[in-house]
This record gives sequence, C-alpha cells and structure tokens, in this order.
Amino acid sequence: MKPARTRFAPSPTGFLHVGGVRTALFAWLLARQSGGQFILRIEDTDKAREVVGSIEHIQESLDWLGLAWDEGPTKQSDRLDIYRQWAQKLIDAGRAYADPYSPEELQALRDKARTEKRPFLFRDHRPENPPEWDGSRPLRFRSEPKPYKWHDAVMDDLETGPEVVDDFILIKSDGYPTYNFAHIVDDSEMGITHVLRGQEFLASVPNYLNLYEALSVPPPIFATMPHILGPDGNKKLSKRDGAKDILDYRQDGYLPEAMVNFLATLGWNDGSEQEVFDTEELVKKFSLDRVQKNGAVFDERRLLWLQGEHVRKLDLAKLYKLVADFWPKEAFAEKYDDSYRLQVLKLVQERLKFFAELPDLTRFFFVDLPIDPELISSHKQLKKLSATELKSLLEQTKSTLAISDFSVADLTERLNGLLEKTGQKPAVLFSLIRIATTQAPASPGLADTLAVLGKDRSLERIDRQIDAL
RNA sequence: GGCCCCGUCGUCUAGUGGUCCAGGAUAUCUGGUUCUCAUCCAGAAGAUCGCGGGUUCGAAUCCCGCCGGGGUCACCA
Repeated sequence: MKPARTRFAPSPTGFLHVGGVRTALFAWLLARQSGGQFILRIEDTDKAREVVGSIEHIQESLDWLGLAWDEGPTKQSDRLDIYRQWAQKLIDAGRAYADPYSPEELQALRDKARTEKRPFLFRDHRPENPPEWDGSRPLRFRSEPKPYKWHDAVMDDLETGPEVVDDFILIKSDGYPTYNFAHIVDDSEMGITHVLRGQEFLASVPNYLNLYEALSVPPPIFATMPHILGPDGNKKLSKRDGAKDILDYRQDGYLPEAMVNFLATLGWNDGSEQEVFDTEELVKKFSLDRVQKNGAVFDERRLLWLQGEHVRKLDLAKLYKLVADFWPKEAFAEKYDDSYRLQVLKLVQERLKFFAELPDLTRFFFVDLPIDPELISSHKQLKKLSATELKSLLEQTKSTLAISDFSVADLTERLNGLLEKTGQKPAVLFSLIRIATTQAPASPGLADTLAVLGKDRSLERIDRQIDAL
C-alpha cells in the first residue's frame, strides 16, 4: 500500500465526541499502516461558532487516545491569503462571481422554493451581470451541472444527477472561506490522499467534484463514515443529545486502548470472530472496505466489557501506575505504602472495570467502615440465625484466627477447619466473617482479603461486629 | 417535497447463490467454580435475514416494487 496522507479536520467548536474521534482513529490507522502521515488541521473559518480552548481540548483528546499527528495543527484562519489566491484563479477563469443578493432576498427565494416543495438551487437565480467582487459580498462558485459517478472507499459506487450540483459560496462576506472551498484547497496543497468524513457530507460530494474539475485538481479517495447513532437507534449521536466529551471517559478511568478497540469495532471488523484488539493489531488489520455502511448504535455496555478485557490483560505494575489518581483518599494514609496498595489492586484487578470504581471496591482495605446491620439482616442465610448463634460463630472464628500466621495458605486451612468444627456451610460462616471484616456488600475472596487486611485489623473488626450484635 | 445512503438476534456484527430452518460477541436468564461481587466454564432464550413480488433446481445473498430509518437541500462544518 502506498503511504497514505490523511487528516483529521475538526472545527474548534467544543469538545470531541465518539463520532469525531472514530473518524480521526480510522484516518490515523490508515496513515500508520501505510507508513504515511496523519495531519491535524483546524477548520476555524466560522468565527461565530468558535469556542475558546477547543483546539487544546481536541489535541488533548487525540493525545490521550495515542493518535499522534505528524503535521499540524494547521489553522485555516492563518491561510486566508492562500484561499484568496485560489479564488482569484476561479474568478479569472469565469468560474466564480459575486453574489448580489441580500440575505433577505435569498431567504425569500428559499421560502418560495420550500412552499412549492422544490429543492432550492441558487443557480436558477444566477445574476445576469454580477457586480465586481470586492470582498464585501459572498463569492460564489459558478458550477457546471452534470451527473456524476464516483467511488467511495466505504460506500462503493455512487451516482447522482446534475440537479444536485449548485453554486455554493466559496468565500463569505467576512473574508473567510467556507468549509466547502477551504478543505479542497487544503487537501490539495497538503497532498491528502484519503478524505474520511461523516455521512453528512455525502450529498455535497458532487459539488466538490465539480470544484475539483474547475480547479484542475485530482480528487482524493473519498471514504464516507456512517454515523454513530444514539441509544434510540435512529438519530445521529450528537452533543445536543448527550454525547459525552471523549475526555470524560478518561476522567472515569477508561483505558485509551479500550476506547480505541471499542471505536474501531463500531462499524468495522476484520471478518474473523475476533473482538478484542490492541492498537497495534488494528494498525495491521484495518481496512476501509470492511467499514460498515450502516450506522451503529453507541452502546456503552460494550465499551464497559472491552474495558474489563483490557484491564485484565494489563500486568499489575502497569495497572498500578494507571490507577494512581483513582484510589480512595484514605489509601494515602501513612501506613499504606505502594506494596500494600499493590496487594489490594491485585485482588480487585479482575473485578475492576473503569477506574472510578476503585474507591468503592477497595475502601474497606484502608478504613474501618461503620457496622451495617443490613448486611446480616438481609442475608438470606444469616438472618435466620440468632444473635447468640452469630456471636458464638464469630468467637470461634476469633480463637481460630488468633493462632494463624495470616498467610493465604494458613488462613485457607484454618477456615476450612472451622467449617468442620462448626458444622456450618461456607455460605453461612464465610459470609459472616466476610461481612464482619469488610462491612462491604462485596469483596474479594475471604482468605485473600483477610491476608491483606492482616491479623490485628481482622480480629479487631470481628470484635466490633460481636459488640454490635 | 427533490436527491442520496442505509435496513441480519435488544446491541455490535459474520455472511457476496447451496456446507445458513443464519455463526460469533455483548447484554439478559440459569447452573457450576467451598461465601459475596467479579472472573472463568457450561447452558438457555433471543433474527419468519424490513415487506411483497420475481430470477434460479436453490436467495440473507441477484433484479423490481413498496415500506421504514437517516442524511442533505446555510455567508455551519
């Protein structure tokens, strides 16, 4: 495969959500797998919609996901001269003219078309003698309508009639180019080979094709990405409908690898039954022709599952570094050093999904939780026992554990002995000890948990439970 | 309304004329792993392949029509 030069060209109007990020990911994948370049370009030609800080936010998002760009960020607002030069070429060739209408006049024409249920075409209203373009009016492309057939790397062969080609605006009256014009100039100057973009641009492609011809510029390969749909399954996922900032997932403690895996397999698969991919594999295996044509519903539960898969594959030391900011604050008391936290983490690794869950999963390893009578009174076996019986069991546990060295092996052996001695089922005895020593609705295995908690603390907590009964 | 795109289990998908009365994953439910949660393992349920015609010995796969959903028709991208 020849080196692909791809770009991600967001407008700085806020944060990035999964839809935009997936397009960026696919473009990045394409560049990486072919030994090409991935370029970041900021489409900041709409000053009114610009949101300060978005450019940094976008870069931070790509950084987090590991989508490093080789060139950029280039801002279109720094290239106004270039667009003007290209526009001049079109004017000289008679392919661009000043738009004489006022916004009100234009709106009236549109409304009329609407009431007549006709599509509005500007070229039906081309002025006979357009004024000279002095920059104070919009500059329009003089299209040459014709039918088009083209190939899209995702959508395959597409065609349209001449009725969709129209005179669109190249340069706005504020001097900024429109996306429709600027991106074509930039893609050409930057040598972009593959243009990946959302489905919302599909209807504009014939216009672009017409402009490419007027400019004598060969069009790149088009790849139209289907939309990512909201949970209701029929609407494009959008910020307005609650699509989250991709960095919110970092905040919640998702792994970028999991997010990348999730996004890549949302609308793409390699034809095998593999579901879990690391980024390196994706770089090798990704291909545009296996991208789905239809939209895919964004289902966070699938992300959660993939997150679990990736967390479990991580080695402990690496995971430890990643969760550094997510511990409950109690974990940083003096008596808890790295080695203690590491022991705790080892026990919760297989039940940890996103890292923001860490505090709830581990708090009892660091602090004595208040006695929760509910844990016993709502336990289907324990609630049948009297306080006296429970106390007796805990007393026996105490004397048994008092002589344990609290290694996992020794604890296991002694707990088993206790089962025989008391004639209780694990469901009763172990549940009771677990509740007494953790006061938590769930915990890792009993022997493991006790070993990490240590003898003093375990016995102390059993005492507290006895007193509370 | 015109034009364009799409339509397989709830969800992500495999499938390009026969090995598919449709496979995997996830989600759900059940059972097992000496306790809970999770993991892991086993199993259940879940898709008349949007609908209707046609072509063919044979169609999820090809053709036509219809229906449904989406996009677009901005001095937004």
